Amino acid sequence: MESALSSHQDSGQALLYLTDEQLRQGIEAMFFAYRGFTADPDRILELFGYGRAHHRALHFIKASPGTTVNNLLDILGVTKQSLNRVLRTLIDDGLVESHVGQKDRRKRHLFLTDDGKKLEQKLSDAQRQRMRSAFRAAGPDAVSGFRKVLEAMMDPKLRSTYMNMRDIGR
Amino acid sequence: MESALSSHQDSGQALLYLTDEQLRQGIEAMFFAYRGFTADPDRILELFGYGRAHHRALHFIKASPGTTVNNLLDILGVTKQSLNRVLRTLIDDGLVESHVGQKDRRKRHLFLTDDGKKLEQKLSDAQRQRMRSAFRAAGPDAVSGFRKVLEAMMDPKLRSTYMNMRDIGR
DNA sequence: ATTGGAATGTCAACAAGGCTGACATAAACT
DNA sequence: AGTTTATGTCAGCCTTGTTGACATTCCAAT
Repeated sequence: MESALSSHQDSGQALLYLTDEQLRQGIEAMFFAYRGFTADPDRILELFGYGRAHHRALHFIKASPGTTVNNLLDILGVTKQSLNRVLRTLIDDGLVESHVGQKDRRKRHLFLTDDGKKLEQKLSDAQRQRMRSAFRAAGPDAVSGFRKVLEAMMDPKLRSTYMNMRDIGR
Repeated sequence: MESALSSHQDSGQALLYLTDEQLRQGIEAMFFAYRGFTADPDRILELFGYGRAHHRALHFIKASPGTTVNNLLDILGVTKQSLNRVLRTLIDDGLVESHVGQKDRRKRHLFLTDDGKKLEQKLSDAQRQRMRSAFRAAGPDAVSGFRKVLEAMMDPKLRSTYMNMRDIGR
Protein backbone atom coordinates (compact mmCIF):
# COMPACT_ATOMS: atom_id res chain seq x y z
CA MET A 1 0.00 0.00 0.00
CA GLU A 2 2.65 2.45 1.01
CA SER A 3 4.77 1.69 -2.01
CA ALA A 4 1.77 2.14 -4.25
CA LEU A 5 1.45 5.68 -2.98
CA SER A 6 5.08 6.68 -2.80
CA SER A 7 5.95 5.18 -6.16
CA HIS A 8 3.30 7.22 -7.87
CA GLN A 9 5.59 10.14 -8.74
CA ASP A 10 5.87 11.03 -5.06
CA SER A 11 2.36 12.41 -5.10
CA GLY A 12 0.84 12.62 -1.60
CA GLN A 13 2.89 14.56 0.94
CA ALA A 14 6.32 14.27 -0.56
CA LEU A 15 6.05 17.10 -3.10
CA LEU A 16 3.69 19.27 -1.15
CA TYR A 17 6.31 21.99 -1.20
CA LEU A 18 5.99 22.27 -4.96
CA THR A 19 2.28 23.00 -5.15
CA ASP A 20 1.29 26.33 -6.62
CA GLU A 21 0.03 27.37 -3.21
CA GLN A 22 3.34 26.60 -1.55
CA LEU A 23 5.18 28.43 -4.30
CA ARG A 24 2.93 31.45 -3.88
CA GLN A 25 3.73 31.47 -0.18
CA GLY A 26 7.42 31.32 -0.98
CA ILE A 27 7.03 34.29 -3.30
CA GLU A 28 5.22 36.33 -0.70
CA ALA A 29 7.72 35.33 1.96
CA MET A 30 10.51 36.70 -0.23
CA PHE A 31 8.61 39.93 -0.73
CA PHE A 32 7.85 40.56 2.92
CA ALA A 33 11.21 39.37 4.19
CA TYR A 34 13.10 41.62 1.81
CA ARG A 35 11.24 44.56 3.26
CA GLY A 36 12.49 43.60 6.72
CA PHE A 37 15.93 42.93 5.35
CA THR A 38 16.33 46.49 4.12
CA ALA A 39 14.32 48.31 6.78
CA ASP A 40 17.04 48.88 9.39
CA PRO A 41 19.82 50.12 7.09
CA ASP A 42 17.28 52.30 5.29
CA ARG A 43 16.52 54.15 8.51
CA ILE A 44 20.20 54.83 9.12
CA LEU A 45 20.87 55.84 5.53
CA GLU A 46 18.11 58.40 5.71
CA LEU A 47 19.92 60.19 8.52
CA PHE A 48 22.88 60.68 6.20
CA GLY A 49 20.89 61.56 3.11
CA TYR A 50 21.86 58.35 1.36
CA GLY A 51 19.87 55.52 -0.19
CA ARG A 52 20.12 51.80 -0.72
CA ALA A 53 22.38 52.29 -3.70
CA HIS A 54 25.00 53.88 -1.46
CA HIS A 55 24.70 51.03 0.99
CA ARG A 56 25.30 48.45 -1.72
CA ALA A 57 28.37 50.28 -2.96
CA LEU A 58 29.79 50.58 0.55
CA HIS A 59 29.06 46.94 1.26
CA PHE A 60 30.87 45.56 -1.76
CA ILE A 61 33.80 47.93 -1.53
CA LYS A 62 34.18 46.83 2.06
CA ALA A 63 33.99 43.20 0.97
CA SER A 64 36.59 43.64 -1.79
CA PRO A 65 38.84 46.60 -1.05
CA GLY A 66 40.58 47.86 -4.16
CA THR A 67 37.87 46.51 -6.44
CA THR A 68 37.43 48.28 -9.76
CA VAL A 69 34.40 50.12 -11.01
CA ASN A 70 33.72 47.55 -13.67
CA ASN A 71 33.89 44.75 -11.17
CA LEU A 72 31.36 46.56 -9.04
CA LEU A 73 29.15 47.05 -12.07
CA ASP A 74 29.00 43.31 -12.63
CA ILE A 75 28.11 42.67 -9.02
CA LEU A 76 25.49 45.39 -8.70
CA GLY A 77 23.89 44.96 -12.10
CA VAL A 78 23.32 48.64 -12.80
CA THR A 79 24.69 50.92 -15.48
CA LYS A 80 27.99 52.63 -15.01
CA GLN A 81 26.22 55.97 -15.09
CA SER A 82 23.98 54.99 -12.23
CA LEU A 83 26.85 53.65 -10.17
CA ASN A 84 28.96 56.68 -11.00
CA ARG A 85 26.45 59.05 -9.50
CA VAL A 86 26.51 57.13 -6.24
CA LEU A 87 30.30 56.79 -6.18
CA ARG A 88 30.68 60.46 -6.97
CA THR A 89 28.78 61.51 -3.85
CA LEU A 90 30.56 58.95 -1.68
CA ILE A 91 33.94 60.16 -2.93
CA ASP A 92 33.02 63.83 -2.59
CA ASP A 93 31.77 63.18 0.93
CA GLY A 94 35.05 61.49 1.80
CA LEU A 95 33.67 57.99 2.40
CA VAL A 96 35.35 56.35 -0.57
CA GLU A 97 38.72 56.85 -2.25
CA SER A 98 39.41 56.13 -5.89
CA HIS A 99 42.98 55.35 -6.96
CA VAL A 100 44.20 55.07 -10.53
CA GLY A 101 45.57 51.60 -11.24
CA GLN A 102 49.31 51.10 -11.35
CA LYS A 103 49.43 48.38 -13.96
CA ASP A 104 46.43 49.47 -15.99
CA ARG A 105 45.87 53.16 -15.57
CA ARG A 106 42.45 52.98 -17.13
CA LYS A 107 41.15 51.34 -14.00
CA ARG A 108 40.10 52.96 -10.75
CA HIS A 109 40.53 51.04 -7.53
CA LEU A 110 38.06 51.78 -4.77
CA PHE A 111 38.64 51.86 -1.02
CA LEU A 112 36.69 52.93 2.03
CA THR A 113 38.11 55.81 4.04
CA ASP A 114 37.93 55.71 7.82
CA ASP A 115 34.63 57.57 7.70
CA GLY A 116 33.41 55.16 5.03
CA LYS A 117 34.33 52.23 7.23
CA LYS A 118 32.46 53.79 10.12
CA LEU A 119 29.23 54.18 8.18
CA GLU A 120 29.53 50.77 6.58
CA GLN A 121 29.98 49.31 10.03
CA LYS A 122 26.86 51.02 11.32
CA LEU A 123 24.81 49.75 8.39
CA SER A 124 26.07 46.22 8.48
CA ASP A 125 25.72 46.03 12.25
CA ALA A 126 22.05 46.84 11.89
CA GLN A 127 21.53 44.41 9.05
CA ARG A 128 23.54 41.64 10.66
CA GLN A 129 21.60 42.04 13.87
CA ARG A 130 18.34 41.31 12.10
CA MET A 131 19.90 38.43 10.22
CA ARG A 132 21.37 37.09 13.44
CA SER A 133 18.11 37.06 15.30
CA ALA A 134 16.36 35.47 12.33
CA PHE A 135 19.07 32.80 12.12
CA ARG A 136 18.92 32.23 15.86
CA ALA A 137 15.15 31.95 15.86
CA ALA A 138 15.15 29.53 12.96
CA GLY A 139 18.09 27.34 13.98
CA PRO A 140 21.11 25.97 12.12
CA ASP A 141 19.28 23.49 9.89
CA ALA A 142 16.88 26.16 8.73
CA VAL A 143 19.79 28.48 7.98
CA SER A 144 21.38 25.87 5.79
CA GLY A 145 18.11 25.38 3.90
CA PHE A 146 17.65 29.11 3.59
CA ARG A 147 21.04 29.43 1.94
CA LYS A 148 20.43 26.46 -0.33
CA VAL A 149 17.17 27.83 -1.69
CA LEU A 150 18.55 31.33 -2.16
CA GLU A 151 21.56 30.03 -4.04
CA ALA A 152 19.31 27.99 -6.31
CA MET A 153 17.23 31.08 -7.00
CA MET A 154 20.10 33.23 -8.27
CA ASP A 155 20.93 33.73 -11.90
CA PRO A 156 23.85 31.43 -12.75
CA LYS A 157 26.26 34.26 -13.38
CA LEU A 158 25.46 35.94 -10.07
CA ARG A 159 25.58 32.61 -8.31
CA SER A 160 29.17 32.08 -9.32
CA THR A 161 30.01 35.63 -8.30
CA TYR A 162 28.39 34.90 -4.95
CA MET A 163 30.21 31.60 -4.58
CA ASN A 164 33.54 33.26 -5.25
CA MET A 165 32.95 35.98 -2.67
CA ARG A 166 31.79 33.33 -0.26
CA ASP A 167 34.92 31.24 -0.67
CA ILE A 168 37.32 34.16 -0.55
CA GLY A 169 35.70 35.52 2.58
CA ARG A 170 37.42 33.02 4.87
CA MET B 1 35.57 17.14 28.63
CA GLU B 2 32.65 17.25 26.28
CA SER B 3 30.45 19.01 28.75
CA ALA B 4 33.22 21.52 29.39
CA LEU B 5 33.10 22.44 25.73
CA SER B 6 29.39 22.33 25.10
CA SER B 7 28.57 24.19 28.27
CA HIS B 8 30.83 27.03 27.20
CA GLN B 9 28.03 28.96 25.44
CA ASP B 10 28.01 26.46 22.56
CA SER B 11 31.22 27.86 21.16
CA GLY B 12 32.96 25.53 18.67
CA GLN B 13 30.88 24.41 15.68
CA ALA B 14 27.41 24.72 17.10
CA LEU B 15 26.93 28.43 16.46
CA LEU B 16 29.04 28.70 13.35
CA TYR B 17 26.00 29.98 11.50
CA LEU B 18 25.99 33.08 13.68
CA THR B 19 29.50 34.29 12.93
CA ASP B 20 29.78 37.68 11.26
CA GLU B 21 31.11 35.97 8.16
CA GLN B 22 28.12 33.63 7.97
CA LEU B 23 25.78 36.54 8.50
CA ARG B 24 27.51 38.51 5.74
CA GLN B 25 26.99 35.56 3.42
CA GLY B 26 23.33 35.45 4.34
CA ILE B 27 23.03 39.13 3.55
CA GLU B 28 24.67 38.75 0.17
CA ALA B 29 22.58 35.68 -0.58
CA MET B 30 19.43 37.74 0.02
CA PHE B 31 20.70 40.46 -2.26
CA PHE B 32 21.64 38.21 -5.16
CA ALA B 33 18.63 35.94 -4.80
CA TYR B 34 16.20 38.84 -4.82
CA ARG B 35 17.65 39.92 -8.13
CA GLY B 36 16.86 36.49 -9.55
CA PHE B 37 13.47 36.53 -7.89
CA THR B 38 12.38 39.65 -9.77
CA ALA B 39 14.28 39.13 -13.03
CA ASP B 40 11.73 37.06 -14.95
CA PRO B 41 8.61 39.11 -14.19
CA ASP B 42 10.59 42.29 -14.88
CA ARG B 43 11.29 41.14 -18.41
CA ILE B 44 7.61 40.49 -19.05
CA LEU B 45 6.50 43.74 -17.46
CA GLU B 46 8.78 45.70 -19.73
CA LEU B 47 6.94 44.36 -22.77
CA PHE B 48 3.77 45.91 -21.41
CA GLY B 49 5.32 49.14 -20.24
CA TYR B 50 4.74 48.32 -16.60
CA GLY B 51 7.03 48.10 -13.59
CA ARG B 52 7.35 46.10 -10.41
CA ALA B 53 4.80 48.29 -8.72
CA HIS B 54 2.17 47.09 -11.18
CA HIS B 55 3.16 43.48 -10.60
CA ARG B 56 2.78 43.83 -6.85
CA ALA B 57 -0.66 45.36 -7.21
CA LEU B 58 -1.79 42.62 -9.59
CA HIS B 59 -0.39 39.93 -7.34
CA PHE B 60 -2.18 41.01 -4.20
CA ILE B 61 -5.44 41.79 -5.95
CA LYS B 62 -5.30 38.30 -7.40
CA ALA B 63 -4.57 36.87 -3.95
CA SER B 64 -7.45 38.74 -2.29
CA PRO B 65 -10.11 39.62 -4.85
CA GLY B 66 -12.28 42.43 -3.63
CA THR B 67 -9.61 43.84 -1.35
CA THR B 68 -9.80 47.55 -0.61
CA VAL B 69 -7.31 50.26 -1.39
CA ASN B 70 -6.46 50.75 2.27
CA ASN B 71 -5.86 47.08 2.73
CA LEU B 72 -3.51 47.10 -0.23
CA LEU B 73 -1.70 50.12 1.18
CA ASP B 74 -0.95 48.21 4.36
CA ILE B 75 0.38 45.25 2.45
CA LEU B 76 2.48 47.17 -0.05
CA GLY B 77 3.80 49.78 2.34
CA VAL B 78 3.67 52.71 -0.06
CA THR B 79 1.71 55.94 0.03
CA LYS B 80 -1.77 56.13 -1.38
CA GLN B 81 -0.54 58.62 -3.98
CA SER B 82 2.01 56.17 -5.21
CA LEU B 83 -0.41 53.27 -5.26
CA ASN B 84 -3.09 55.40 -6.82
CA ARG B 85 -0.89 56.22 -9.78
CA VAL B 86 -0.32 52.53 -10.42
CA LEU B 87 -3.95 51.55 -9.92
CA ARG B 88 -5.08 54.34 -12.21
CA THR B 89 -3.07 53.01 -15.13
CA LEU B 90 -4.17 49.45 -14.45
CA ILE B 91 -7.82 50.54 -14.32
CA ASP B 92 -7.51 52.75 -17.39
CA ASP B 93 -5.86 49.90 -19.27
CA GLY B 94 -8.69 47.58 -18.29
CA LEU B 95 -6.69 45.17 -16.14
CA VAL B 96 -8.31 46.07 -12.83
CA GLU B 97 -11.85 46.99 -11.89
CA SER B 98 -12.76 49.16 -8.95
CA HIS B 99 -16.21 48.70 -7.44
CA VAL B 100 -17.77 50.97 -4.87
CA GLY B 101 -18.55 49.02 -1.71
CA GLN B 102 -22.13 47.95 -1.06
CA LYS B 103 -22.03 48.22 2.68
CA ASP B 104 -19.54 51.07 2.90
CA ARG B 105 -19.64 53.06 -0.25
CA ARG B 106 -16.48 54.97 0.62
CA LYS B 107 -14.47 51.86 -0.03
CA ARG B 108 -13.36 50.63 -3.40
CA HIS B 109 -13.12 46.91 -3.93
CA LEU B 110 -10.54 45.83 -6.46
CA PHE B 111 -10.80 42.94 -8.90
CA LEU B 112 -8.81 41.69 -11.85
CA THR B 113 -10.54 41.75 -15.22
CA ASP B 114 -10.00 38.86 -17.60
CA ASP B 115 -7.10 40.72 -19.17
CA GLY B 116 -5.72 41.44 -15.73
CA LYS B 117 -5.93 37.76 -14.84
CA LYS B 118 -4.10 36.89 -18.03
CA LEU B 119 -1.19 39.19 -17.30
CA GLU B 120 -1.03 38.21 -13.65
CA GLN B 121 -0.94 34.58 -14.73
CA LYS B 122 1.95 35.23 -17.10
CA LEU B 123 3.90 37.02 -14.39
CA SER B 124 3.28 34.51 -11.66
CA ASP B 125 3.96 31.58 -13.97
CA ALA B 126 7.39 32.99 -14.64
CA GLN B 127 8.05 33.71 -10.97
CA ARG B 128 6.69 30.38 -9.77
CA GLN B 129 8.79 28.53 -12.27
CA ARG B 130 11.97 29.97 -10.83
CA MET B 131 10.75 29.32 -7.30
CA ARG B 132 9.80 25.78 -8.25
CA SER B 133 13.17 24.90 -9.68
CA ALA B 134 14.91 26.46 -6.69
CA PHE B 135 12.69 24.47 -4.31
CA ARG B 136 13.23 21.30 -6.30
CA ALA B 137 16.99 21.77 -6.39
CA ALA B 138 17.17 22.47 -2.67
CA GLY B 139 14.75 19.80 -1.44
CA PRO B 140 11.86 19.84 1.03
CA ASP B 141 13.89 20.29 4.21
CA ALA B 142 15.71 23.26 2.76
CA VAL B 143 12.40 24.78 1.71
CA SER B 144 11.10 24.52 5.23
CA GLY B 145 14.24 26.22 6.55
CA PHE B 146 14.03 28.88 3.89
CA ARG B 147 10.51 29.74 5.00
CA LYS B 148 11.43 29.72 8.67
CA VAL B 149 14.28 32.17 8.24
CA LEU B 150 12.29 34.48 5.99
CA GLU B 151 9.42 34.56 8.43
CA ALA B 152 11.78 35.40 11.27
CA MET B 153 13.24 38.23 9.20
CA MET B 154 9.93 40.03 8.62
CA ASP B 155 8.75 42.97 10.64
CA PRO B 156 6.19 41.69 13.14
CA LYS B 157 3.29 43.52 11.57
CA LEU B 158 4.06 42.21 8.10
CA ARG B 159 4.66 38.77 9.52
CA SER B 160 1.13 38.58 10.84
CA THR B 161 -0.21 39.89 7.54
CA TYR B 162 1.79 37.17 5.82
CA MET B 163 0.60 34.50 8.24
CA ASN B 164 -3.01 35.46 7.66
CA MET B 165 -2.67 35.30 3.89
CA ARG B 166 -0.88 32.01 4.26
CA ASP B 167 -3.62 30.47 6.38
CA ILE B 168 -6.46 31.75 4.27
CA GLY B 169 -4.88 30.52 1.09
CA ARG B 170 -5.95 26.93 1.67
C1' DA C 1 -29.81 67.14 11.39
C1' DT C 2 -25.35 68.15 12.12
C1' DT C 3 -20.81 67.24 12.79
C1' DG C 4 -16.51 64.65 13.24
C1' DG C 5 -13.70 61.47 11.35
C1' DA C 6 -12.47 57.83 8.03
C1' DA C 7 -11.68 56.25 3.22
C1' DT C 8 -10.64 57.59 -1.12
C1' DG C 9 -9.01 60.38 -5.02
C1' DT C 10 -6.42 64.10 -7.15
C1' DC C 11 -3.05 67.88 -8.02
C1' DA C 12 1.55 69.56 -7.61
C1' DA C 13 6.25 69.32 -6.62
C1' DC C 14 10.25 66.88 -5.51
C1' DA C 15 13.99 63.02 -4.81
C1' DA C 16 16.31 58.59 -5.55
C1' DG C 17 18.00 55.77 -8.61
C1' DG C 18 17.19 53.30 -12.63
C1' DC C 19 17.98 54.16 -17.93
C1' DT C 20 20.18 55.80 -22.83
C1' DG C 21 23.16 58.58 -25.68
C1' DA C 22 27.14 61.22 -26.41
C1' DC C 23 31.63 61.87 -25.41
C1' DA C 24 36.55 61.75 -23.18
C1' DT C 25 40.55 59.34 -22.10
C1' DA C 26 43.87 55.60 -21.67
C1' DA C 27 45.65 51.41 -23.21
C1' DA C 28 46.22 47.93 -26.52
C1' DC C 29 46.50 46.38 -31.17
C1' DT C 30 47.65 46.67 -36.17
C1' DA D 1 50.38 56.70 -36.33
C1' DG D 2 45.75 55.36 -36.39
C1' DT D 3 42.10 52.34 -34.97
C1' DT D 4 39.82 49.73 -31.65
C1' DT D 5 38.62 48.47 -26.98
C1' DA D 6 37.98 49.33 -22.11
C1' DT D 7 36.74 52.42 -18.94
C1' DG D 8 34.80 56.50 -16.88
C1' DT D 9 31.91 60.92 -17.04
C1' DC D 10 28.22 64.24 -18.19
C1' DA D 11 23.45 65.41 -19.47
C1' DG D 12 18.87 64.35 -19.63
C1' DC D 13 14.77 61.24 -19.22
C1' DC D 14 11.51 57.86 -16.69
C1' DT D 15 9.51 55.21 -12.88
C1' DT D 16 8.23 55.14 -8.52
C1' DG D 17 8.83 56.52 -4.22
C1' DT D 18 7.92 60.79 -1.07
C1' DT D 19 5.06 65.23 1.25
C1' DG D 20 1.53 68.52 1.45
C1' DA D 21 -2.88 70.40 0.44
C1' DC D 22 -7.42 69.74 -0.55
C1' DA D 23 -12.16 67.77 -2.24
C1' DT D 24 -15.56 64.30 -1.88
C1' DT D 25 -18.20 60.95 0.03
C1' DC D 26 -19.96 58.55 3.52
C1' DC D 27 -20.60 56.38 8.39
C1' DA D 28 -21.62 57.07 12.98
C1' DA D 29 -22.38 59.54 17.13
C1' DT D 30 -24.38 63.22 19.30
